[in-house]
Amino acid sequence: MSAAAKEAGLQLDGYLPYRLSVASNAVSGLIARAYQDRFGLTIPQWRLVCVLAEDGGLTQGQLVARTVMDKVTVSRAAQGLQKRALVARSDHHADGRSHVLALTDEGRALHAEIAPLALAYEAALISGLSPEEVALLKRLLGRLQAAAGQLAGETA
Amino acid sequence: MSAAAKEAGLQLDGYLPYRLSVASNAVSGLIARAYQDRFGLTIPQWRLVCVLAEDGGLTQGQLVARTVMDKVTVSRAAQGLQKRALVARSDHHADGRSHVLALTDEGRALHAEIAPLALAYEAALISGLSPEEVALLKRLLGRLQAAAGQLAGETA
DNA sequence: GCGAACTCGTTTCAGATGATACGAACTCCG
DNA sequence: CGGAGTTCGTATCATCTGAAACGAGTTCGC
Repeated sequence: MSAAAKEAGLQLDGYLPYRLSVASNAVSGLIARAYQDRFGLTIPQWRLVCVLAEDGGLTQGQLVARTVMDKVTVSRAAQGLQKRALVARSDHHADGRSHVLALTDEGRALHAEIAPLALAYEAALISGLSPEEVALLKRLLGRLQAAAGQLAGETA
Repeated sequence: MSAAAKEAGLQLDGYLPYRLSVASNAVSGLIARAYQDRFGLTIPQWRLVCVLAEDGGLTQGQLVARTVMDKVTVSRAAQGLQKRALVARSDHHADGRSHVLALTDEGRALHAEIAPLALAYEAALISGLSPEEVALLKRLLGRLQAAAGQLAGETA
């Protein structure tokens, strides 16, 4: 009774979007739990901390672009971080609507504490893969993302 | 000001869990919109249809295992499909708690209609990749998923 | 047999998500 | 100036998600 589907060439196990989703959920769930349990950070919050550690002094709009998250998500994550005094907001010098976000000393300290853990998780995940395989994987993921974006744009 | 982060070796852009999540969201979003708009199916519903087309006559517990989804998600997806008469439930011959799900003729027809679209999306996404690259990608995704599962189990 | 412990599936509830609407501030022109 | 149109960020709402509680059915041990 499964013969028909096999002829059709569509099996869920081999379907790339499915495989991608399952793998991503497994990894995200693992990481999310780790950050939540140990530092009380959500993934959006962690992303902001990470980007602000790389380049401080960004507006929320810039953070939206850098993190590929919704502006509502960024807004809420920023509020949470501000409440915990991990980021500071200062008025934008030239635009009264906008605020400039940067890590506080406390925020920087937290980032310094989490970063090794984050890298350890990544290392554990890719253990057993060669550096070439990892590089290729990242390149392929980028391609998929770009292709999806283009297709979404065409349909819209 | 970004020097410190670069020394630390942690940049969001190159962080694999981030890349994986972004790529997966882009692809899932695209697919979800397509199924929703054209057939009124959610992704969980589509997964059930797909698995039931491969192997009909499964219980929800078996579907949970095959689709890597929560039992609550499967329950709701099954209800939705039943309301639209795309799947039929019959009592399990040996277990009164359990029901056996199978596609109706209508469900099979819908599957036959969607499958080509699903394959076309996959083909569009991987256009530009060689078959070897696609095979490797799937293998690597499987490895990541397995590694994440193992790490989650260890921590629990 | 018969009660304790377990499993299947549903319901309920709290938290997260993103589309939409909105207020405030800015830009552009006439 | 001053009003139309745009952009930044927030608030609201409808939806989705999974953890936990639950009722019904089954299995096991005595």
